[in-house]
Amino acid sequence: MSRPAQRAKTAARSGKTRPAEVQASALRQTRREHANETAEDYAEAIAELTAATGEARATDLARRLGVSHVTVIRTVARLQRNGLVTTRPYRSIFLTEKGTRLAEASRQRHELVVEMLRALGVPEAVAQSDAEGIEHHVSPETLATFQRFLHRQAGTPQK
Amino acid sequence: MSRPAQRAKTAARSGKTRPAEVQASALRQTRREHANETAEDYAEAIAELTAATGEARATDLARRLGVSHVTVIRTVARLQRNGLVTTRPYRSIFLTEKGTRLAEASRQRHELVVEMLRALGVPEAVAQSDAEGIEHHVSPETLATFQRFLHRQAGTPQK
DNA sequence: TGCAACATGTAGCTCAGGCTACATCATCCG
DNA sequence: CGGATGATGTAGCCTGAGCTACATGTTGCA
Ligand SMILES: [Mn+2]
Ligand SMILES: [Mn+2]
Ligand SMILES: [Mn+2]
Ligand SMILES: [Mn+2]
Repeated sequence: MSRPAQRAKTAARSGKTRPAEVQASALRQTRREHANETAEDYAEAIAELTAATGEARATDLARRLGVSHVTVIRTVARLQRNGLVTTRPYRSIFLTEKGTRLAEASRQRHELVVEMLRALGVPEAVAQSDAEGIEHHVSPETLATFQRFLHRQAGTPQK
Repeated sequence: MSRPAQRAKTAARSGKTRPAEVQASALRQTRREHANETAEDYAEAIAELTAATGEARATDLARRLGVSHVTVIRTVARLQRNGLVTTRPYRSIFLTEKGTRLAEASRQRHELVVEMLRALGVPEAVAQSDAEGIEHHVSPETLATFQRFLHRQAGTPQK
């Protein structure tokens, strides 16, 4: 239990351990993604509700997102501050231009992740559930890779 | 802008929109996974540091996790409350039995996710970064599917 | 041996995202 | 046409996770 102090830094680079900096920046990236996650899920849900029923109301969002209506109202207020939605007291919620773009991108990414999981053999229900978390951590490069993979699959006459 | 009230519920089930309940439970699952995420990443990092340098100190963890040492100290205190680590003031941090099991499971899952991404053609660096977020949202079923896929790949004499 | 340098700890703040309990608003329908 | 009912909003609470600034411990080495 002696104290190696900065000796440790030197010892660390002998193994096959990832460099601290590499891991740190991956974790920072993950935290950034989490910060956008709520906005992405709300935008997607608002777009779906609007398409399906003509409008998105706080109560419907609460049911669909699995949170209380209070949480929805507070979160929607933040999304409005950030320019993603507009809403007036006692009225429904609408996506702005920016919000619509976010919703569309999120929907596409969501679907692609689900398709990818299914293509690998993950059962439908599990794919739906896992995708809801995974989608927010798929970089554009990985997304492009998924797309290539799926196209190749589709084009290849599989036995 | 009339008010359909519960009329909406009926209208919703006409489209191909996911049922609200299904999406709600997927999102609840994702939130549960986020609640374990910090513990998993810390356990993994503590195990790595211990293996590489013989001990895990708060400062090293802070560097590796990309947060301040204060955050590490507070989080480690919580992990101790939850029985994952032991630590004494001004001393290094050790995993308990339970913590060791969590670290090992997390490590395996992390590696499998990276391998899966690489197998699909995602560049190494991107795979490392994306995996850091994705790993926490991969269910046991999906993990098993990944494993089968990778074994099949390895066993198949690819051209 | 003593102290400078580094590690660890504490105080106190911010923000996101949950919640319950209660208050107010809007509207459908009897 | 006036409630009852359901939707929306407010007050006030909690926890996790981050931070800076400052205080205190530890120890290697001059
Ligand atoms: Mn999601
Ligand atoms: Mn989604
Ligand atoms: Mn996540
Ligand atoms: Mn991770």
